[in-house]
Amino acid sequence: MSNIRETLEVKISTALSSVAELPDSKANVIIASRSEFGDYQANGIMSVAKQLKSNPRELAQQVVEQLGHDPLIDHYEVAGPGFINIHLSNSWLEQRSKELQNSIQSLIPQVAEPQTIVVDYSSPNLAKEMHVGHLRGTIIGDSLVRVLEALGHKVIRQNHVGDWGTQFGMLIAYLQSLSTDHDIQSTQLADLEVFYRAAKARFDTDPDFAATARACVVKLQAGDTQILAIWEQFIEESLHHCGAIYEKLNIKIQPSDLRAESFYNNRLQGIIDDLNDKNLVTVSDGAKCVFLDQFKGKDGNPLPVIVQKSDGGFLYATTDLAAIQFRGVELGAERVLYVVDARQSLHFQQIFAVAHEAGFVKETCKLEHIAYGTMMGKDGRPFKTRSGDTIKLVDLLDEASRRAFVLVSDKNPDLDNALRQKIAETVGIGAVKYADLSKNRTSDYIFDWDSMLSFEGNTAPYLLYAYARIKSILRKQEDTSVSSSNIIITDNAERALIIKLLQLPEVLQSVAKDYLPSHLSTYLYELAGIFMRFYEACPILKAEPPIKHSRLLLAEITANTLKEGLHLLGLETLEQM
RNA sequence: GCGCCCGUAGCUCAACCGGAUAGAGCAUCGGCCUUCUAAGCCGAGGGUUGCAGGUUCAAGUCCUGCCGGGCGUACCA
Repeated sequence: MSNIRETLEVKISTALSSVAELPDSKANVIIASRSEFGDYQANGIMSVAKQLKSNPRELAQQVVEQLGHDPLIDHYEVAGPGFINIHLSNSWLEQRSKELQNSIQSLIPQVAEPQTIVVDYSSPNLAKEMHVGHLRGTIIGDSLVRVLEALGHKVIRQNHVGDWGTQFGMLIAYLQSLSTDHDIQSTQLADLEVFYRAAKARFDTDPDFAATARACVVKLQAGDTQILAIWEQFIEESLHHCGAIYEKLNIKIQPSDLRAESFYNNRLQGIIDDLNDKNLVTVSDGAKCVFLDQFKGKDGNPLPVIVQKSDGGFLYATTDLAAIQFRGVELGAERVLYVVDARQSLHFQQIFAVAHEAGFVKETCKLEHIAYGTMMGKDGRPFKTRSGDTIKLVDLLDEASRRAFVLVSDKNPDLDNALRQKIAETVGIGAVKYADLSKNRTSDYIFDWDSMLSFEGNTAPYLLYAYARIKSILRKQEDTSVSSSNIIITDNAERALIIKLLQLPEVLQSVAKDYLPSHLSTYLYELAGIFMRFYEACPILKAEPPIKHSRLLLAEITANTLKEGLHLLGLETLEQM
């Protein structure tokens, strides 16, 4: 029994179905909306009463009688127009929470049927350095992966980096034009953003260079060994940049998770052939297209999914189709999640539809676009530098650590420099990640240094502080007999804390169901708040045993839960701040 | 034009898929440190949930129509 809400839902639904003589009646149990309504409430009685044309309060009363005694429940209450308010039993809470003393693993529910889930996230374009546009997908994707894995799914990460296409011709030609010396080339690539801009400028102003660049693309696609070698060098350098970012961000994606666009090159023609065989291809204006009825363009004209350009070139839709097939067939995906910017939603609707139409994956394989909004500056416009350039991710992360260092030094100047630096890094990076994860991913998100690095409100610093504070208390306890003691509820603050702790499973299931890490961050923020209230109301070290021991256990379980929750979001904790 | 997303306190965001009096934080104002980290806690003010209808015992949530915003919409990704 790991999920209280679900347990109650089953119990009360069964009783309701039996009393109402309507199978599959739903009790619709949720956490009580106000504390005076108990711990949980059942909302489903009224709609069933409506169907039965009976009095909802009387029906609720009958359901309560049918439920009888239960160790989990202290008492039920019929309230309002026909709610059942549910009050959990203190002794059950005490017993259940004691089971968490050695490990909180039982708060992480395991799925009954583990699935193979492919998650496509981060996926930067290697032509440029990672910029702020890659931040959300990388962070959100990483957290979802952690949660899905924790629940027992087999998760396969796929970093679908862009390593192919016309701009690489330009970059290769530019690199070649500078020097053929390998070391000098490496130096030139140290700042990819600058390099890209210089190449682009030359491309736009120098016709001869532009011609060379186009020739490079052709040679690259034809497999010219010399050009390929330069391309590989470029990719290697660019991946090195990405790796540095992932390390700073503490992202779990590995080099082995890389499956670059070029990986699919030799499968693209096969995709076209397959579509052809299934009579899905129409040639329109020289381009090979798939037209599906559900997609209409301007003036109601059919909207194509172009899979091969009129010049014979393939597009990202073709690559994505090849990737879907690979994931479904060779990786055995039962679900494929694309953690990608919301602006690409039409693209994904189209290729998902084409993939299913063409039978590239089984009918049962679920393809889902986990869309997220655009990152905005404080002015509500897309987040850019003052001069209008995109902001490099590495610069943003360095600034986060720098700002955090100033704050940490201000709050705790006595700590030695190296320790402050370490704290600043964890706080700074944590702040950037948490600010994003704590908001609903679907809406646009306003990036604001001051609010994310604030130590007040729903922020990483607040949560990390709460954790460090608990650890500080635990370090001060010398009594070793704690583990054998019981948890005893003597105050409402203790009770509220226990209930909150036991609600972690419900939250994790909700994160996995809706792909919303923000549900977890909200939970952690509330947990920290409830702990702080407990901390204010209930002295721990100054209490006498066995209450002292009980409170120490609660503090320890809370710390472990915060740590685990933050870990699932991708945040590291600090023992000291 | 059509499609998708969005509109909640001055600002940033919630609201567990239709439930009881719409909640937090910031900012503003007022309390609490000889007491486990005050990076904290407690309290106050602040709302016609863009507008108008509809469905329902019950609507921020579902349906319709407006208004306002963002994004997308045939050979970029």
